Amino acid sequence: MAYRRTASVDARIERTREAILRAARRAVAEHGLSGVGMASVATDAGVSVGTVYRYFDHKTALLREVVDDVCSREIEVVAKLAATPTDPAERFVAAVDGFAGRAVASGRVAYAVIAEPAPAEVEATRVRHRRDLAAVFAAIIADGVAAGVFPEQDPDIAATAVVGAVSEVIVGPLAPAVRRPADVEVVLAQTIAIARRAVTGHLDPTPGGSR
Amino acid sequence: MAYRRTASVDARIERTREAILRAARRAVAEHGLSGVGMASVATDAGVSVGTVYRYFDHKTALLREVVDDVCSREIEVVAKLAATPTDPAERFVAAVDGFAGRAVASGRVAYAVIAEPAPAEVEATRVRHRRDLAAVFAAIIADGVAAGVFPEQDPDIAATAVVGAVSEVIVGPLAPAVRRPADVEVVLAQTIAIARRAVTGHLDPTPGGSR
DNA sequence: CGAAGAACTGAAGCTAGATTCATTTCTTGT
DNA sequence: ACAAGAAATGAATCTAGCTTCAGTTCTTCG
Repeated sequence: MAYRRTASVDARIERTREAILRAARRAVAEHGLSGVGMASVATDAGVSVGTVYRYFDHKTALLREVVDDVCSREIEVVAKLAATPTDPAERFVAAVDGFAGRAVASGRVAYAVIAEPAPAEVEATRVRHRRDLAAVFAAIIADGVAAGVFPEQDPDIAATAVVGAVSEVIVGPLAPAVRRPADVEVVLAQTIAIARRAVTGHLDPTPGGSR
Repeated sequence: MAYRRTASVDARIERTREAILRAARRAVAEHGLSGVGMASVATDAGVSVGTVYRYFDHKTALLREVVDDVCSREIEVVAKLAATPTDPAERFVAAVDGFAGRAVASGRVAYAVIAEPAPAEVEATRVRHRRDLAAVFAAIIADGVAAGVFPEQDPDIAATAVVGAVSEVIVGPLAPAVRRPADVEVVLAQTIAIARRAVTGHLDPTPGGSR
């Protein structure tokens, strides 16, 4: 016995693992899930292909972890916003704002992990997270309906529609326009206004009665 | 000179071309754009691989034509629905209903041509069509806003959101549920209701004033 | 320093699937 | 029936990208 893994090696290994994940996230951000190549991830992370395989069994395992990381973080943030003890309409707006704002800021990543189809195994993870995200919205909507401040509606369907609407606006055909920083605010404001009208039935930002 | 292409050959060639396109559409419907294989398309169309290449330069060219066909037809139908000379709210509902209803009925094709990422060249076609579709909605919305019957809003953004919301509901995580025929009506009705509230600001199907 | 055990390397192997093309089969006009 | 021109065939080729693994380098400890 002349070798035992020591703290400094552990640290390096951890750093390498992070570097690989960071490179993979960057690749996803730039080319989408399907545009990630093991070779370029390796180069980008400053290691060899073989090393990537030492840390992740398959390409799929790597992608799964990227999706898992990004989604968990996003959903957690949105869920936190949705948990504030104000009335449903405000919570809903806060959640939409959080989701949309972060999606814009994150560039293509958000799209890739929320919307882009992927190999079966990754897809499963992705769908699970997407459902979780929609569930956050659905919970708020259900509250609002129960409290009688939102019009009668199916919370799951409404939540799904909201997720779709926001994703489309952020990553869809308008995306290039959204990149112009000056327009970001406008697009976000419009998107929130639309979602609010759809779900709360209120025309104005300030809730209270019916309109 | 002992051979000149005759009408019967022309007809056969046309039939073969159609058979290939039909096979490709079927493949897209079953496995998505990325699941289309030249070999299986050939087999399915009852010709050899080489023949497929006689009719289409690349796989990409084949896919482009499939996307083109399907999208044009869909958009045309929706545009027609949107052109009826009734008031904006009714036209909007008709258009959403048409789009969503046909998307549900078409199964996976709709998803593939509306949402699925694809090689650059195909992507360009797909994005163009998606923009066209959104434009149909945007025109109605602009009319409604101009007439003062819809709340103030950016028609392009609103239209994009509507397309996203509908696509997500139809092809997203809820899709499996949508397949149960009993639920289709419910999902469609809910989707339309949400879109109506979002765009028209009216809670009720019957327009007139503000609510 | 030397041996033992890990970790790293990157060229080679493998695979799936698109694409080609020499050969064969069909069509037509004499 | 035959020659000429098209069209169809499908096995062979090519290619991109994941995956492996024999050899090399690094770490640790006696």
